[in-house]
Amino acid sequence: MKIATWNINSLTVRLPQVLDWLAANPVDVLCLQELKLSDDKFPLMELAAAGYQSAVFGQKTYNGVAILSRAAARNVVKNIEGFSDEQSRVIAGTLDMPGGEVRVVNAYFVNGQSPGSDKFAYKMKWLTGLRAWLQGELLAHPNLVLVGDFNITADDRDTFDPEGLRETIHHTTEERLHFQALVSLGLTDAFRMFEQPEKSYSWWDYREFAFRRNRGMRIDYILVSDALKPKVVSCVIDKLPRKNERPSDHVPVVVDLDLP
DNA sequence: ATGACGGTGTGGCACCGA
Repeated sequence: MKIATWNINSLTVRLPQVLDWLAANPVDVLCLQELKLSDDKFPLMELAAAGYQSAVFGQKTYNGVAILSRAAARNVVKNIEGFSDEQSRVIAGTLDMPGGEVRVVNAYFVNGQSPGSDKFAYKMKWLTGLRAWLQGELLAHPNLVLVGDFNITADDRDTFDPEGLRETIHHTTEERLHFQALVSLGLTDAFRMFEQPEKSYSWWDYREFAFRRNRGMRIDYILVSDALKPKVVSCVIDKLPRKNERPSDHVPVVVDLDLP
């Protein structure tokens, strides 16, 4: 069973690239972030024609998340239960596989702008809310994956300039402690379960030829629960779509689980 | 460097992202 996550930075612009990518990478589940469109503008039909059902939590202009899957997700939850949020950042659903059910939580974490800002304070509250909710989700669903754009570099390996960017947004101790707190719930960064190339990133700025110079960050993650950890076969970042015309600034991350 | 690039909105630029 393959599950992918991809921040596509406007599904309106990137739908053809999503369809192309799915044709070349027929994953079971694709979690999207930053749809930047409302539910009524979501291309349900085009994706259904490609063989995917969609659970959608859209928002005009900003945010918006969706879970695409071969068979429709059930028990769909939008946003963090117990945390009031104006923004569409989380969608969760259960997928039934022959080998058992998997709870997929797809999240577009708050950016946070800069430490000390109101947006950073919102990020911290949001992270606390997410963790509290996930604690219960993990009890209810032992087979759980938390995927998405975390907007945090987990450690110094995950950024092109760990010294120069120390304690700046995505690199603060506070954010990294929140990442570790998620791990402490019983979640594992699937990418780091395997030997990986040095300087592996999932996002590169559009400016200053950042992709060509590999000045990026790994901020898109797939975290697996303890029950799923022994089933992880591989986890890779697919950099190819960053070479597309009009690419997203993020690329897909894919996990392969040994679940029939 | 209060920049760069790219997406969205009801725009002629501002705001946001990371």
